[in-house]
Amino acid sequence: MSSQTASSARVLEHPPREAIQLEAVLHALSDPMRLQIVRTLADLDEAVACSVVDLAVSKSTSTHHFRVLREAGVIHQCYQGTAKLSGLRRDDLDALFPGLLDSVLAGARSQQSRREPAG
Amino acid sequence: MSSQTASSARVLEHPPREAIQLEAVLHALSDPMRLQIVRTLADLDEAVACSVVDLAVSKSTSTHHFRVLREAGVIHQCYQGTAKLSGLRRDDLDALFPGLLDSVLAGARSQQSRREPAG
DNA sequence: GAGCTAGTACGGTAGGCATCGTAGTACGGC
DNA sequence: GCCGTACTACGATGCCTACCGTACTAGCTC
Repeated sequence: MSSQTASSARVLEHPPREAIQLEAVLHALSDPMRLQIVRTLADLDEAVACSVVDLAVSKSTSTHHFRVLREAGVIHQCYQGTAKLSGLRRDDLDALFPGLLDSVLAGARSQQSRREPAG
Repeated sequence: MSSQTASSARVLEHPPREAIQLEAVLHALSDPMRLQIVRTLADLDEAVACSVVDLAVSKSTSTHHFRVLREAGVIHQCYQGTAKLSGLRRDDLDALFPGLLDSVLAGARSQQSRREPAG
C-alpha cells in the first residue's frame, strides 16, 4: 500500500528559521548526550550518518536525541539510502543567536579539558 | 535544638566556579521563567530581592526557580534582612564560558523583539 | 511581644523525558 | 526474492520537575 511515493514518505520536518526558539535550543543542548552529538557534528563540519556519532545508549535512545535536536532546529537531517545524514544548522543558529553555538562549543571543549587534564 | 548560630543558619550554598557545569547552566537557562529572571538581573546589573522580579507564578515556585539558578551557578544569593538578594555570577560565567551569557541574553532580546515587533 | 513582610520547607500532583526492548520499515547488495 | 544494515515507532518504566497551597521561620518596626 502506501500510495504516497516512497521518497516523499521519508521527508523529515524541520522548523523554519523563524520558528526556532532560544529556550528549545538551550534545552536541546543541556543534555550531555545531545551536547556530545552537537560537538561531534561541529568537529566533522559536514552531514554524517547517525551511526558515526558513537553514543553509549541504545539505538532507539539515540534516535530520540537526534529527533529532539532536529525539532529544536539545532540540526537538519535527510535520508540518503539506508543512512540518515545529520548536520548542524550553523547558518540559522548564527543568524538567530550570534555567538551562541560557538560559545557553547568552546565552553564544552574547555570544560572537558578541565576534567581530563592529560587527555 | 537549633544550637547553631542564627546567622550561619542562613548561609546559602553555592557551587564553586570550578564545579559549574555547562549542561546545568544551559538547563537552568532553558526554562522561560528562569530565562526571564536572568534577563531581569542582567538588565538591573546589581543584586536585587527576589520579589523585584515579577513572575506569573506562586512564591513557592519562584523560590524553586531561584534555587535552580543558584545551584547551577548562574546566580549568587545572600540574605539581607528579610530580603534575599540575587545577582548574576557574571565573572564566573564569563571566565568559564566566554560569550555564552551575552549571546543568550542578546538572543533572548532579539527573539522577543521578533515576537513583539512594535513592543 | 505583636504584627508585618519576605522567603522557605514540605507534601502532593501532573506531566515531561531519558532510557530500554521489541517489532517493523526502507534501502542496497547478492 | 532474500538478507543485512540503518533507522523508526511503540509501549513501558522510573526519575525529574514545574506547579500549587499551607504552614513555618527570620528579621524589621512599633
